[in-house]
Amino acid sequence: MNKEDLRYRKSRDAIIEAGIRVLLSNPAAGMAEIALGAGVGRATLYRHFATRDELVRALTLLCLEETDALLNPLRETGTTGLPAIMASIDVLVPMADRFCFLMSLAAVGAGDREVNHAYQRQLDQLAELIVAGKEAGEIRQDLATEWIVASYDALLNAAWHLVQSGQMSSEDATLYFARSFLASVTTR
Amino acid sequence: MNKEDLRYRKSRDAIIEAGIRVLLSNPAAGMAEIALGAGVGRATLYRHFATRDELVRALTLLCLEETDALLNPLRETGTTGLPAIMASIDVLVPMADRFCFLMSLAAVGAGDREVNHAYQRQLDQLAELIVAGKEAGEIRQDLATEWIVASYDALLNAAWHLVQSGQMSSEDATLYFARSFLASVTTR
DNA sequence: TATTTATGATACAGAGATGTCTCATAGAGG
DNA sequence: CCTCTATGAGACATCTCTGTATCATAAATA
Repeated sequence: MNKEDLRYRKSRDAIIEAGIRVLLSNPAAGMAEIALGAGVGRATLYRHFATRDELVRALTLLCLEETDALLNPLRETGTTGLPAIMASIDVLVPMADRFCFLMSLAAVGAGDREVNHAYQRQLDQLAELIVAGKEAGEIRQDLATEWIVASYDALLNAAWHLVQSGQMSSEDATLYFARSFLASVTTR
Repeated sequence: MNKEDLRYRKSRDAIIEAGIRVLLSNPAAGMAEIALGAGVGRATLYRHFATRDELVRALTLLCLEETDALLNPLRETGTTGLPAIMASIDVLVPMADRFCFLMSLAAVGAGDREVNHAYQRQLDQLAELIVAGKEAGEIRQDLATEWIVASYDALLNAAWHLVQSGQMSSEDATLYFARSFLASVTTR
């Protein structure tokens, strides 16, 4: 299993893409269903990921890394508070499937300690932005920070599902998400 | 199996309560896990519900009925638009587990045609209130009705999960939900 | 109290999923 | 063009879950 081999990379990419897609639409999907979705043989799936748990774990870590990779540059600009949160919306919606994959696992309580910890760190960073926004007077203080974090997640999830089911364009979903989130947390 | 028998009703109640609770925390739970949660034998579970699908279907219909039973009196008061929606929040949060059970099934796309249709009817009724609120000038018109419906569901779901995980009291969750939803849809 | 019956425990067969293994082949790399 | 190897197909044992059936018992009803 040479990681440089074109065939290897092609299979692996297909498995990862299909893994997230299939498991999001049916969290109880088996290895056969995932392999079918990826267009590879079941044996090949097992060659890349020895067990189902290992596959789910790898997908989860990948989603975490991709989310980090998009949010870190944003943080390095020095923006904080509400503007940073609004910017993160535009960044996250196009890759909301990655974020929702993490959420759906967190809901079931799956994911081992390490994964949950890393996911929690993402939420904590959002919480920091909210606290900064409150201190700057951009964000109303009569909403608990935990609630704002939870509602941000929930709305991102809702936006992605609307797009996924074909009920709404990605642009519209982003717009509505930004509008209603902004209105709900802004100091009036 | 006499439906008047005290033992029968006791088992059935325990199964229904545990079914919703267990399946919400683990949608892939088996009959054994549900029976354990209900404190009844697995055989008894099968005597009440011949198959797992039948159990899920019965639980779903029950949740639909209970939600209807709480919302219909509200509708009969003649309230409509935003006030009706805000009133529904207070009514739904205490029984959010029922509503979230429906949502979690809809997400997976489970539920047969009849159930999905009945669930959709609930969403349509919410949409009607939103349209009325828009016409009355209470609700901003630059948010698509579908988005408002989806965000209402998402926030109710988020509120319930916060309460369920012990991170927040039911009263606080209701308050925050009402506050941020109101702010996000109100005409400014 | 006597009778009826819903229940719990248990065994069982069948279906499906997991994970292992082998072998022929197509296709990438040299 | 030749070699190497990742792949696909399929057989296989194992495990879990489902759904059925039986039987002794406890508890509700009459």
